Amino acid sequence: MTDLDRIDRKILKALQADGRIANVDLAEKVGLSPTSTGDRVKRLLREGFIAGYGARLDPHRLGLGLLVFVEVSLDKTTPDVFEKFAEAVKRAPEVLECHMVAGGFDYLVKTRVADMAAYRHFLGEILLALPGVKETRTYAVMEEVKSDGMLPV
Amino acid sequence: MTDLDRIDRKILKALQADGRIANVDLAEKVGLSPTSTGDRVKRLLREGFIAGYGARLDPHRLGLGLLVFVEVSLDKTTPDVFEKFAEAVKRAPEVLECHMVAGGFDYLVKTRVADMAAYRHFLGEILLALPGVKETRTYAVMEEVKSDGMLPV
DNA sequence: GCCGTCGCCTTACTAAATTTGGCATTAGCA
DNA sequence: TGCTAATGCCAAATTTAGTAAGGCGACGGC
Repeated sequence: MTDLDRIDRKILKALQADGRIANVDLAEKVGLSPTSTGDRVKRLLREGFIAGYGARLDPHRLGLGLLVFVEVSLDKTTPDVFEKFAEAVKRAPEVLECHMVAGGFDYLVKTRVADMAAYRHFLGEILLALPGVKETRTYAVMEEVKSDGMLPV
Repeated sequence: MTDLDRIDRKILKALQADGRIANVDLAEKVGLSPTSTGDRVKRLLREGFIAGYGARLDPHRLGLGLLVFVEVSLDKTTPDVFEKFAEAVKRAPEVLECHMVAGGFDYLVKTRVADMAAYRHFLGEILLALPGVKETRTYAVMEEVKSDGMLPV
């Protein structure tokens, strides 16, 4: 129920790289009949290994040329700051990811915006406007060395 | 050639959320005929707005329960450190993302591993073994507040 | 030794994507 | 004005892919 064989892994790898690969092509790639391959894909979905499918959009093509990471520290004297912050962040479309971390600060935020002007606006009007935000440190990305986010299957 | 109308954005949004939606369903959702919708999707692909499709795998289901960010500082006295580091990072399957940033350190690395033991191994045997790595700061993620990475279309 | 389950296969059927052709609108131009 | 080309859309027909049904062989429990 939880362990995958060699073919399952090949399927996951292929689907992660190309979520729209035709079942017959996938079947040939993994060395199984289309029916069996389809059954396995359905099983991998049902058992939660595959959470869904999505189109990969090109941020630069969409005018989102600037990738920025922000370290956020919260004022922990006020109650509910964490919940409030988390809720606000979920609503902000500029925020692609937000993680609560253990270490020198509280949240690591990944955001994509058009340019520095847009980031300035986001930082000043949205992030710093949130109650409880004590301190932020901004790291603009100069080069995306690796950004596919492919899981090792 | 570069600007999208309301329907294009609806298509991108829908495909980003569900890359395998049937063309007829997508057509109904955006209010166009299946043929026109298909034409638009093909155009969005051709013009690079859609970079590709992929299955979203569940890292926890795959035994990758620990998400870690690492800030890496390089020893800039040696030449080629940046290139060498970038190449090595591209080869490491544990590394999901790696960005060169402007600020207090050089690279921000996002990695997923099974647990702390696996991270220790990755840090000691792989990251710190790379030539030119001067200093690292590790931030283990305690809670993934937002991690879909959906672009605002 | 028998029966149930599992994984896989082939065949047949159904549903989807793609292609073709046609219509209306718009823009450029003599 | 009248002609042409380009664009965006649609419906119908064709092709292609997904899905369901049924059968075969291997394995394990009883």
